[in-house]
Amino acid sequence: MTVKRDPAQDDCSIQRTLDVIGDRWTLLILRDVFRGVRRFSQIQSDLGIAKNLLTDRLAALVASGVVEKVPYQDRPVRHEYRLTDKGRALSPALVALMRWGDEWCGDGDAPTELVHTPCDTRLELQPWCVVCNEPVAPTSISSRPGPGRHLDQETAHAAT
Amino acid sequence: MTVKRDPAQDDCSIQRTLDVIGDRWTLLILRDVFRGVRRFSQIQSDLGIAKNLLTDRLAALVASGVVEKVPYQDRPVRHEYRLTDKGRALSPALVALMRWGDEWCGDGDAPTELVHTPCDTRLELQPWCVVCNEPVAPTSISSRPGPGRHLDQETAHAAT
DNA sequence: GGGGTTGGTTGCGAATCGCAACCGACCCCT
DNA sequence: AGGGGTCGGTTGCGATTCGCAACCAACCCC
Repeated sequence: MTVKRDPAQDDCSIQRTLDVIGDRWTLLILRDVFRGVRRFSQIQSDLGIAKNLLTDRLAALVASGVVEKVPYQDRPVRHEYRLTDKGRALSPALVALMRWGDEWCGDGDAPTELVHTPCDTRLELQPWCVVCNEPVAPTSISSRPGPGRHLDQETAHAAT
Repeated sequence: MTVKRDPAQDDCSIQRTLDVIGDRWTLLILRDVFRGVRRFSQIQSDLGIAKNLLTDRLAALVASGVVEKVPYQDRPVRHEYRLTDKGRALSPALVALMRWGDEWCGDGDAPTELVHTPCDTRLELQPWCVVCNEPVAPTSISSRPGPGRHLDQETAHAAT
């Protein structure tokens, strides 16, 4: 699962993220868990993933603290996989990926839309600057070295 | 690249998204392109990816319209890979994944932080409801079948 | 002509995947 | 007690994909 990489790349959060969830199945598994599909056999039949792979992926997710395995009944003991706080924090990323698929990969119509429950409006996801109180266009994002280490260049995030 | 899947899953935008970018290298390549690393050899040495794989991935990205190959000089003709609108639209997703890695996968300190250029503040990414004008917690997101087809259930997106 | 750079292609061994078969713990039913 | 079913796996094996190294072709400059 881990990609052999240039040591300089250890500093990239996207790299670190993909080490955890950057596998062909893992995000789909997490999508299921978000949707309430939490049991081994449910996920397996929903995704059509091979059981050995599902075993591996779930174990890796538990090991990295994204989901936890909790019993939901005794006699017989059965477990389900639940999101931890770390896992729940992936929600924005999943929403963003889903919205992108809606808009750019489908026939234009969203097969499922996300709704902000309190006001019942369809949810868009956009970077939002709380200071300026406005949406953030890719072209007005730049990056700079953060508190974590190293000599990086200041680079535009999305110049053309 | 394409996962064999239950026909019912064709309707999932996350599935469709992952068919395009859900590979171990593709998002890293796109991260580089966002950062301004756009030439074959630059990407190759930056990521340490094998050249044949990079060739494949770039061709796939061009085929799916996420990046385009444009000449940046004649004599000799050299090309670079640039984001299309479709590719630029992935920005929120990349930002979300990066922020998650910052917060949950590192030593706590972001190696690189994203900045909203106009106001020079660090960028957070959160689903934001434009109607309520407030951030959206995972627990107040639900999903419903959209205009695109099929019989889905109304399910909570992130009930614990 | 020689050497360098860019952007590839080809071939091959090694790792990973997908599928099918099997398993063991536990339940219920007769 | 025995038979059958479900859940959550494990094991083994052929097929696919990956990673690496070697080679290559076009073009530049000296």
